[in-house]
Amino acid sequence: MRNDTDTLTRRSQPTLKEVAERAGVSQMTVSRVLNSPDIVRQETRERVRAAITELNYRPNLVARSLAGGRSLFIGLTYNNPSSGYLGELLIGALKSCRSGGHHLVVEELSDGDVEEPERVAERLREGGLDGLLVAPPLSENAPLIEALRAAGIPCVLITPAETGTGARRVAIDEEAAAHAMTGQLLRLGHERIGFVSGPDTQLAPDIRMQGYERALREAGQPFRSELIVPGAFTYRSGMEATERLLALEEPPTAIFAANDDMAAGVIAAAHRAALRVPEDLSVAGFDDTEMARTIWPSLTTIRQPIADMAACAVDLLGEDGQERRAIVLDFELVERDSVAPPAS
Amino acid sequence: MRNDTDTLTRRSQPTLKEVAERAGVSQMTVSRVLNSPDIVRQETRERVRAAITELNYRPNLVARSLAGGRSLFIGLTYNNPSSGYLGELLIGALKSCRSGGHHLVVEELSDGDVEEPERVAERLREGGLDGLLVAPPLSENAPLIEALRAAGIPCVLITPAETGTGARRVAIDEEAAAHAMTGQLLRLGHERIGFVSGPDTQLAPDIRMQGYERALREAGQPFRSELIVPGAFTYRSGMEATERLLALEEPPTAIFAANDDMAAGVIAAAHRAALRVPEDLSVAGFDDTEMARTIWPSLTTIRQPIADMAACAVDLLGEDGQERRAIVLDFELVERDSVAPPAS
DNA sequence: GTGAAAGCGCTAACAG
DNA sequence: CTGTTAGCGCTTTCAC
Repeated sequence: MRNDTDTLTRRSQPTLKEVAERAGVSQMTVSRVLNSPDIVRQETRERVRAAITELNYRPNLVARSLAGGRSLFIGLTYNNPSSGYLGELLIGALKSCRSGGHHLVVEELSDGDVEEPERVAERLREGGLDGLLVAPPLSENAPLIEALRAAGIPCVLITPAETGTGARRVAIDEEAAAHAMTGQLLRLGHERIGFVSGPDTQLAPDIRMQGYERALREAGQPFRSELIVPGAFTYRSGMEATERLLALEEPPTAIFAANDDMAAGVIAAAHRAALRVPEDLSVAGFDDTEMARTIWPSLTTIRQPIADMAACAVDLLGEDGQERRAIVLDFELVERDSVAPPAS
Repeated sequence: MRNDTDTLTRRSQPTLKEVAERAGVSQMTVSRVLNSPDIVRQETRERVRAAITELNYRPNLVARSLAGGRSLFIGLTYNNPSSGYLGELLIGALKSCRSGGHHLVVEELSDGDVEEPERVAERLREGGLDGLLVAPPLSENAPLIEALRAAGIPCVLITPAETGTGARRVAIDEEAAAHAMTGQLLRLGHERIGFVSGPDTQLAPDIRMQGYERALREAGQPFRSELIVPGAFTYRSGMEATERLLALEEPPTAIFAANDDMAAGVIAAAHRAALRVPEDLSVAGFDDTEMARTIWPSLTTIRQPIADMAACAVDLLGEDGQERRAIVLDFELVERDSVAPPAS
């Protein structure tokens, strides 16, 4: 029932030295072929490359880190993100860490931690972290970011808003994304589009609402405040907002919720009110969480390239700090089954 | 707007040597205090410990790996898990990797890959991986597991079922979990409990159903085949199954779905049928995905300690292979708002 | 119990 | 363009 496949001892991989011997050059030459091929003569390079292939050599990242003295321990801090979001973030960060020879350390912060920025910063500094990725909504917590900078920990924030802390950041243009989604709804012929906002303790809801409002303005639509209702980024609040919206004298033909959880709540409330989605009511969300694909009908929403964002954040941490202050990636409007033209 | 906090160069941490000098001993002694404290004389040990504290020394994991020659590159393969599941898996694996000085490499397999086990196994072997964690439902794919073993890659599967490949595995007892959930429903007074199964290409649905059936049997309930309906582990299939169940002459007062996505679909269908949950219909799920906490009412379900399972799997990979073949962790029955006693 | 020497696999710094 | 010499921070092996 068991064979030697069970045991886990690092199979001795070929080393630089062996490659060098086989190619008849020094270790350094092989190292150069790997790291800066240009400065090696063509012929030598090819000979080395051949040896590498024959031996199926692959560099030992551990040794490389130690010798190069540039192995970074990068922390990923988060407080309460959805686990789906976190998963994608981890995948992206892990990929980039691997290619850069860095190590990823997950650091979950409790709600209590968030209250004491200095203590947290100190703890992280003592943990020997060389840099930190900060996921939303933690990345909007200015006192914490300030404390981290005061403690001398380089940070890259994942956040749509310039928080004024001067820390580098990566994001998508959420205003533009909300604008695009609203534009899409308008183009389909919707004239009354409800908007469900989010908690005003976060920056994202407002940014998204600005995109919504700009699209309406550009389309020459009058501003109707009764179509904008507050939400809390929760499913339940999406349901409640929808009940209010549907009770209006002239209810909307489409509802754009500032996140997917609320959009799912909108659909649930619509169904309870015996409305069909999208025939009687179109629903759009924001984030493309797993729920967007799961529920029925599946949700038209805005997708952020979360894994890519994390990878960029890791790269940014590895840079000198002078080069780039912020990276803005492209979003994607994902059209699924919850949006259609209004019933005529 | 920028300060030196931005730049990311590894701050020079104190080394073993410095600790040794400060404590007036050799490096070796310090190393021993760290790795096998017992063989160092008490007094020496304390002196070394003091020096470590004063200098805030922390061992360099990279150097340790290189010198020890036991840094493992561990792959985590998956095909189509939910990203929430994957996120938790990654967190657990990452933690355990860090303490063991291992490196985690994520390896997503495409649907095409799954068709060609040998190619995948070869690719992974060439990738220089020392071991592999296989997440469900990939872990139920016997041909793939066989190919991996044939290629000499030690595997640990995360799967509830003994697949006959002889690979080591970690899991919870899903039969017992389903039994516990059904028992809870019975205890509340439900006599007609519907069960929504899953795709018969996977092993989990059947295992869960066995727990359900055993609980009924033990409670002396007659077996009613009309209460068991097939599902596909999707939200939509949960809705459809519910429509069938509610159309029965004597509809159930509770529905136990074999996963959370379907349970969410059950709730949606109940609401469309103007039933209240849990007053008119109790609903239970399995997995405790994010959706279970998100939807309204929140879902009573079975929680697997996914992060712990991943951590165990990593530890298992690091072991000799002789010691433990399988690890079974405890599940948790999470009571939320979707279950109540039946209306009398 | 403790220490000295050697080396893990690689790259940095300097030569040639 | 290429090679030589050190040494990253730690553990291993073998002395004492």
